[in-house]
Amino acid sequence: MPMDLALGVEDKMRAALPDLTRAERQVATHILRHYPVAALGSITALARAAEVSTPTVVRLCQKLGYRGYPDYQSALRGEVEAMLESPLVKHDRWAGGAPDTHILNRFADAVVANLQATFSQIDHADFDQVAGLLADPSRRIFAMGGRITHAHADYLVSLMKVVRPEVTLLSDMSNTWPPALLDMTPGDVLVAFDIRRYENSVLQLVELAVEQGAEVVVITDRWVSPAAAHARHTLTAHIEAPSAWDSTVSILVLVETLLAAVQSRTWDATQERMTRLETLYDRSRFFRRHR
Amino acid sequence: MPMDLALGVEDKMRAALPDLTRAERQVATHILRHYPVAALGSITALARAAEVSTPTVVRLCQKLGYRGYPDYQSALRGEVEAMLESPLVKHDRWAGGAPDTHILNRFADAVVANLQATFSQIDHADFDQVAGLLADPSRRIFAMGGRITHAHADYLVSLMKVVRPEVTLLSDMSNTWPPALLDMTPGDVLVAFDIRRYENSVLQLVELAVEQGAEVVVITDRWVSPAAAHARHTLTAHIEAPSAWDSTVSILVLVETLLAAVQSRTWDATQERMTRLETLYDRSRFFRRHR
DNA sequence: TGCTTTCCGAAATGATTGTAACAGAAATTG
DNA sequence: CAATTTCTGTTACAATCATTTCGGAAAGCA
Repeated sequence: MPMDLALGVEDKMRAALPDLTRAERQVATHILRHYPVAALGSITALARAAEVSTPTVVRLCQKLGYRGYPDYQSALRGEVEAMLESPLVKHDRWAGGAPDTHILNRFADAVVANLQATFSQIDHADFDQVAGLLADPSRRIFAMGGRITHAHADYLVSLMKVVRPEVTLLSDMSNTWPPALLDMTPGDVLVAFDIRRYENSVLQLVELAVEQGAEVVVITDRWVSPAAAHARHTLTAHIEAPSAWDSTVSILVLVETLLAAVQSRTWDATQERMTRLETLYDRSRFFRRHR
Repeated sequence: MPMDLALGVEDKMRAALPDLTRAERQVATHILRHYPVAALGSITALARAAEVSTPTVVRLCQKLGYRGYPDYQSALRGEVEAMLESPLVKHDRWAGGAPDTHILNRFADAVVANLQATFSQIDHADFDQVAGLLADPSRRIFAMGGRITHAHADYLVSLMKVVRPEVTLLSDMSNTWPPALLDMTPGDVLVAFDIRRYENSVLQLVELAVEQGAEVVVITDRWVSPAAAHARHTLTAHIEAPSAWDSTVSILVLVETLLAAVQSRTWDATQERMTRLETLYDRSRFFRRHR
């Protein structure tokens, strides 16, 4: 009994590829190259696009084990449905049987939805401006987060420090603020993370920073932190999750994308800096070489 | 001049929904409910599934601004192509025109690919066991990360502390270890984050913890940290990114999913704990109420 | 080279599709 | 309640589609 029935259409085609004739393979590779949209239309269109005759397409379908082109096509539509339904976790469809109930899959779905919502909403120009601010060596960078987002501020700072100097993490202990604020001059940049429930400490620091003439970038959720009122730029992220808390994944993605953008803008300076850092780390014997 | 031409098919349908007749709306909602696969087949199949006549479908298509069903369908196929090509960034197709070259989109694509790879590879049973360990109130939890992953360990600890007691972050300053190790008894759990380049300090701590009889969970990248050799459980994540560094997004997703799993396992105890924490925060006036 | 086998597309055919025209039903209006 | 408009399905028909048939081209073999 052939196992093919359980396989996806794509795999089946790939597997059959060696046993096909020249024209048939021409069709198959064309479909695979534009999978699966190429085979969603009529057989005529597909044949013309693949530069073969329609009977060839029919023969291919039958060779793959389908009754004809419509049969093949409906199998393909089923595949499309599966691909579209959940971008991730396509593998668990057969393993679990039940509609994805495992927390891993539910969470993954939520995360992807958040990313989708977040990224379709971000204004590219705005993002670029923020990246420009952070890449400007004449500005000092400060970052702070709330109870939950403190880790993200930490992450931003520790990686940004590799790219450029003058990056400071402001802890949420407010006694560390005054000295930092003392150094803050007009043009400096404060990146403030604040998601619900919005914290007074963040708002206060933002207000103080604005008074010092700093450019404030607020990264918040879609209900928008009150601190955003004072901010020059606001980046909003979607954070819904099937749990008691929110998911800050899209915030991390924003941070990493900002880092990548800054790094690419300052590549010359960064590169030299990074290699220097590497040798320092090597010499301090903290790292083990990856074989 | 109607802006409809630039809109996606789905949006267009939703927008037109109020202006449709009963039978037309029946078709439209059916399509939207099973979007877009329902309308990828023949008009006859669609009409039967939506329980209307075929001319109704035709009239709907024309009302939406298409010349007929085939025209509508080909527009739909274009949409499918876009959806499949990149799960995110559906919005930039018309804004940019050029093939998505903006760092936001490239990064988003990479992240989704990482999530896909990570989640299709995780063993659910293994994951559940880790969640079980972390949810066990009789075990103490310790966490540590490397230079980059320190923020993730921090995040795990600060949120886990809400759910349960006895959670400790081990900083990467090794002078904080001995007192922690002193408390570590057989059965306790150490969660160690270690991605390339793998750090000696993590490896050392893991070895020490194993000697104390602790259960070690290593969260690493797909090249697998040497520390994993000593671990009871290993969760691997994909971290490739279009930048000079890696993207730790999938690691954060793992962390958050673990948190969600633990929280749902200990919901009774957690809930009481969380409400207590809320009142404490309220009383300390650190937060501003979200209106 | 001749013979066979395999492969491929033009042509023919039946089936299905998508659409226009029409007519009855339903809703709306005066 | 009749008149009118709007909506919807049945019917009919042209267009397209998918498939089978068949002849010739290409490749393999003696």
